Amino acid sequence: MKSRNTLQKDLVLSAVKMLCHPTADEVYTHIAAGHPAISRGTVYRNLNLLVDSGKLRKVLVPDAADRFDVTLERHYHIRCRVCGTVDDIALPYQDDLIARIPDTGGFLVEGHDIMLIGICPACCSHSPA
Amino acid sequence: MKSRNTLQKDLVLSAVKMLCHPTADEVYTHIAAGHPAISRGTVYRNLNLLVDSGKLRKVLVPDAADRFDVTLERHYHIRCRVCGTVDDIALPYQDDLIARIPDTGGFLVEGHDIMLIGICPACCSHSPA
DNA sequence: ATTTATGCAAATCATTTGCACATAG
DNA sequence: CTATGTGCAAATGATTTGCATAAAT
Repeated sequence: MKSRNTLQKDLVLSAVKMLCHPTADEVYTHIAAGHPAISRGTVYRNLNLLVDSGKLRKVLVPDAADRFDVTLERHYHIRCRVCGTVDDIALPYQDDLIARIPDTGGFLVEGHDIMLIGICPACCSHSPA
Repeated sequence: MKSRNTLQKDLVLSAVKMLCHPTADEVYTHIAAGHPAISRGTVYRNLNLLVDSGKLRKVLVPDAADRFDVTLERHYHIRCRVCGTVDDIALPYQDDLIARIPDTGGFLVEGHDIMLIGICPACCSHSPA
């Protein structure tokens, strides 16, 4: 099952690059503005293909739509609890986190993810504390 | 809007206590075995009411059904990537995590969650490495 | 008696999938 | 040519919600 180069795949990849952590629907809306014939199914399929081929990363957001990230190095994200925006956060990768677990309860621990929560700059200024 | 004591609410709370990090559907199935008339809607509503009143915690599992936890203290979870089970993990709470962020990018950082991933004891023994 | 809760079914939201047609290789 | 990709619509899975009825206070 070799992958082909299609216009739609290019559009999806460049939309993610342009939009910064967009949801699949945001990617779809962005592309559909210029290519009204594209379908949501194609956007979802290409997003998954690009993740599988290592050109994108999927950011799993609890209780919200998944987002997509062009940054491939391992890093963490922060989510604005007001508007839902997701952004990269400069927390250094916690290499020793698993070593800090005194008792894994029989689990084989393989990895971790950290999701920070807060308020983004835009929402901070809208409603100053 | 004061909350009432109902049989269904009691059943939901004790099911979560008994099942350890169940999904809403697991709670429903467990209760329905003894009370076939209960509805999923009621289970969901009571789970949310119990979370709002501080008697349960909701564990947001990325790309999977939410789970419910009777442990109220802040702590982290680990998810088995084979069977999907979620359990508490003894990683000490990382109080200084936010302080380790050199640049928040303008975000007001309020909190964090860590989700560990691995293989649970049962799945470890089913397919030994 | 009044107001919240229940059961049911329909609705919602994000995502996936089956299928006939289009197209990249 | 021939397998992979596309558009469309229907299907899926988790969760919520509108509504008439039931039950707690």
